[in-house]
Amino acid sequence: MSAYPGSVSSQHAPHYVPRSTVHPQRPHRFESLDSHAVMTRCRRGQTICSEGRSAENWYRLKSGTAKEYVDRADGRRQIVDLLLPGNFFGFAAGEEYDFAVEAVTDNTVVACYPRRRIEMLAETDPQLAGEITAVAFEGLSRVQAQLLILGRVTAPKKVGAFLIELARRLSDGPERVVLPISRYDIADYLAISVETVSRSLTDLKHRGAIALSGKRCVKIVDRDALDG
Amino acid sequence: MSAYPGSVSSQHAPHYVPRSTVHPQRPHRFESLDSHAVMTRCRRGQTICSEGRSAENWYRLKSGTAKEYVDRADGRRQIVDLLLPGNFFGFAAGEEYDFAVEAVTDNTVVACYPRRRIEMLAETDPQLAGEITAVAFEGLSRVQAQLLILGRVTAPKKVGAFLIELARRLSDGPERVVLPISRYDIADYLAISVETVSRSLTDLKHRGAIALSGKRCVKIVDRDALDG
DNA sequence: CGCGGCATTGACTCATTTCAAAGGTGGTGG
DNA sequence: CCACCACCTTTGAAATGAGTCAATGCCGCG
Repeated sequence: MSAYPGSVSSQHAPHYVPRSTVHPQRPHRFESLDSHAVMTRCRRGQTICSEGRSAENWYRLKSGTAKEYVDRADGRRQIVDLLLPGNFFGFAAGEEYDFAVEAVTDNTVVACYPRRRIEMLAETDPQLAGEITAVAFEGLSRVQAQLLILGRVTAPKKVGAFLIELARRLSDGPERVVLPISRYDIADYLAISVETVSRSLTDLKHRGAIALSGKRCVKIVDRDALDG
Repeated sequence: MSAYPGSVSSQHAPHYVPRSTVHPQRPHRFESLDSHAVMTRCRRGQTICSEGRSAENWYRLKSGTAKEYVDRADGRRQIVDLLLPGNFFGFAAGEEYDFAVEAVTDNTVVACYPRRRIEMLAETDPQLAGEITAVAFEGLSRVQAQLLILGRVTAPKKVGAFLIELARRLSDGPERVVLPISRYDIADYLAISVETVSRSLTDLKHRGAIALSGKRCVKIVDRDALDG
């Protein structure tokens, strides 16, 4: 169980073309602040923010995919949040980021909101203040959901719960999931080894719980068999 | 791996006497709202709020210990947050609580803040709004910390990381931890079986990483051996 | 066409779950 | 006051699951 050696760097990887944005045009929280936001387009593997750096921005993912993670002393990597279009991130309880965030796909676009300025605006804009709180609650929900997935007993159940959660968050339809991340990233998200992720997927396939179309497309056939 | 049959109910259990409150008199966020708060004293096992119920309150633990959890279909219980004095809880992204919260010790006192009223006050009190956000970030940090603990490979390392996290959150001093919860609750927190929790503790003791005084008092002898 | 990243599969080892049993502790009721 | 009972903790043995090491094949990009 370890972060794939090359998952840190970026070059020469087959570029996974992301699905169309999940909520491309839908109005969102902070929309009124888009004039204050700096848009950044990232390439696969590019760092958006680093652990220990001064937490100067809040972020919103506009398109693509990103992962929030820590690298452990033993070389393993733990993903603590998977970021899809519409998700906010970059919250820190203290003055520094506790985690790093990295783009997973090319053409990952993030809106960067200068924290100080937003906080100042919130001082006179109660509605904005409420939206900040709501966004923090959303982040809390995502991590709690991940915690429940990690809490499952066997690896196939973890992978199954992960697929169900993805189906919920994505808009591919309730029975179709296009995996936004590699097996290696799934392993780092679920805190299991890559081999176990792979074996779990083939196991679920053989048991008729899912069907695979290529490497990235999963059809949920028997939902109960996934989280049972 | 399962919630102890009796951990759901409450009666007839040896009453664990909690340590003195962690931050008994220190000023805290929401302090200005204590006039709006309803104080409730709970007995061990008493439910503070239930999953699916309308999320009408935010809470702050004043003394004692509480656990936030979900019961799974297979009978296992996953604790998603361990609540110590000073901690806020009861946040929900939607209109209903996603989790249940239950007192772990007798004489657990919680301050209940009516959510609607607080939100209304926050509309005209930007500082309060900021404190709500800060409290949400604290909750996020706690769950992320738990996620990192669950992400460890072996059970002894999970238990070790749990002890270190407890030592950080408690004020027993950096080398002394008085366990606020039973082995069963630790198991439900770490998503491992009770037997494995017990074995991990004796393992850590034999390896000289910790020393045990009674069942509940742990002295951290070799910190590096715990999270190595 | 070859390289780097990605995915799958096999064999082996070791950790954890599960099932079983025993001892300890503190309330509560007889 | 004592005995019972529910809860808590620990230990053992067997079975299962996951990690590790190793090898192979795939695919896109340069």
